[in-house]
Amino acid sequence: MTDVARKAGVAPMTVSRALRGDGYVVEEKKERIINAAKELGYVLNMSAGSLSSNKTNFVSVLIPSINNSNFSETVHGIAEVLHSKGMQILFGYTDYSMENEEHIISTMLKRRPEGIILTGGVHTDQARNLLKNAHIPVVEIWDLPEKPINHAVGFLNSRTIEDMMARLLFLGYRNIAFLGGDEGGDNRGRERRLGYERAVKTLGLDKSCVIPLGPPPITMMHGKEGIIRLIKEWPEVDAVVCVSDLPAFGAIMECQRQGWKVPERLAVAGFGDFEVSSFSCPSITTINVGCAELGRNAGEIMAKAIEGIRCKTPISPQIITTPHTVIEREST
Amino acid sequence: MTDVARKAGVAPMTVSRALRGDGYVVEEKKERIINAAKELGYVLNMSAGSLSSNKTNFVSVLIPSINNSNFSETVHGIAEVLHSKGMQILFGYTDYSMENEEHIISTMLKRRPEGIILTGGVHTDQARNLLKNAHIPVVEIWDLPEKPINHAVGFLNSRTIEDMMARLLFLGYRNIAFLGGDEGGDNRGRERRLGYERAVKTLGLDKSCVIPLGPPPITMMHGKEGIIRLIKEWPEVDAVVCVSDLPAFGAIMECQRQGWKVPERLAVAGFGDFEVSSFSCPSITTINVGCAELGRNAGEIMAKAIEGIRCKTPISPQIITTPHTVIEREST
DNA sequence: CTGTTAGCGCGTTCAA
DNA sequence: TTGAACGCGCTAACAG
Repeated sequence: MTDVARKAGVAPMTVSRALRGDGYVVEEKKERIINAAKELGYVLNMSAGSLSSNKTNFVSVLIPSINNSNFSETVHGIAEVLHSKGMQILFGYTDYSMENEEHIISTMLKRRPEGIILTGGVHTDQARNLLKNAHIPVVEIWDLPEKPINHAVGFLNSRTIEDMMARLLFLGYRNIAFLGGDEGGDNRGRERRLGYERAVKTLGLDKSCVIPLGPPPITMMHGKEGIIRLIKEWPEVDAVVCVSDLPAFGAIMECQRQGWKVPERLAVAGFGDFEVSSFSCPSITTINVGCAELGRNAGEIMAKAIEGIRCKTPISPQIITTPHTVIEREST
Repeated sequence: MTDVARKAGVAPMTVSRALRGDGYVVEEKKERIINAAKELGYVLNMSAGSLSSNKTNFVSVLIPSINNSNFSETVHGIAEVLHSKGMQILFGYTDYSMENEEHIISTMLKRRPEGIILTGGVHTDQARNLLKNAHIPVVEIWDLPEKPINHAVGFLNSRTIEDMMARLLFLGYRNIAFLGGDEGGDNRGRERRLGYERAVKTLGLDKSCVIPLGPPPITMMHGKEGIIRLIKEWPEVDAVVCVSDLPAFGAIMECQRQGWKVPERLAVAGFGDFEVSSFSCPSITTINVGCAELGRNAGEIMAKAIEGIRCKTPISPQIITTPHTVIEREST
């Protein structure tokens, strides 16, 4: 920076102001400084800047998996908002494990994010501790937690499945099964399964049947295997709700191979409104949870919360419930 | 850190060594220090650490899109290796745009990554400049560039399609079209299209037909629309190679709706070996490019290159060509 | 194995 | 609108 300053004939402090675009610098000097920097190949050092200003200008976002279009749409929404406010995002992928999450949080915090966005409302005790001590805004997204750490934007997974079940009942199905939703670390899956079980009771169905598919990520393969087990275990089944569109697709394709007509022999519904669901033949009935909008909401809250902290006027905890829609297609 | 040191009855420097796990600290003191840190909720500040040590311990990885299983598998491979060496990764998504890439690079460099991995071999001049001046290892992945900036791991997109074409010819197809591959910023698509056009000549086919699908990302929707245009433009077509599995799937599903049997009326091949291709009914003939292995290779090179720089024994540029395989399935 | 000293490259703060 | 002084929190380097 000193070199640039010398070359432009100003003090280093003026270079700092010009290059960050804050504070007042006469336009003509600014230009000279920017040119000098370019010629020297000078690039600001944010480690030093952050240390001095106590601002890192980035937010951590933790999602279970990089390869899931629901999460990636959410991330798009978050990024859209935060980038527009000049913030950067540092991603972490937890692989659906709370232990990984804890580890990633502790690693992230060393870089002093100004906020952190988590997927899901269940975390290890140590993770909660770390977050508390960090004194930065936390936004939990997707699953609305019982007791949010701070802010939250999401929906009730159980409710989405209950709505789907009601729809299937209305369409005339009576023997409805559920594919997916394990005991283990799969909180979203468990919630959806819970919704299924509640709906079976509420709607007064005679029988229920859950085919667990193991820990996430649940793939097309799981749907293929699951549907075979299902038909064997409960031949009278006339509809099945899957924990996501991926196993729903896998199940439907396997049905085609087996000659089980969808939806005549068996109706199949998914969750998430993935691209494959609208193009699949038959197209797949599913639940859209407005991922992008959810992400934008989370981004807005985070931006405001950070602004609040910087100005020493912290905002109060925000809890937003986002809407979901059952989308009826050919598979039911 | 001073507080932790006081609490543990040591000097701050010893706390630093204990918490980073480098250098020698007597086990008993180390434990005391770690406990003290935990009790005080102390977390290392890497901004300060990086400033002092001139090591940031992270690598930037730029990919076109978060939501593409090919790229995400590659990223998995990279992460596997780099995490095992204790490095972190900072992702950037370019949205298939060189201008975005340039901007992201310049933002990233302010945080002083110790290396940078780019997808594709074509960049803006300014981007190349920035990278040169940064004096850090650069690994270009996926497309093998004509003139690599530094290291490269990838394959020739054109070659993969040529191999697919040869396979289709062997299977008896003669009127083979290509779906996708635009003029614009889509370098990978253009290369694949080039491979198609070369193969048409080399293999002595009578006619060629390219249906461009616009700029990436190319989705299932593009395949659906493209196949309709194709059949209209060239009714005699008996096979079509798609720029990726996504449009291939979209095309096949549309064929089912239209009553065009795949592969009897029309054979369809894709690229990338996405999950949907093996579960689709019919399953889709495609090209597997070993994304995860490619990523691991890139990670290994990066790790060695960084090690080299730290030890002042820089390694020489590495260029690795990774293998690809044509996977024949039901759609041809 | 541990401690001391010095300084990494900026931005805050205040004065001009 | 610009500049000077200072210190952010840590680690390299060296001494013991």
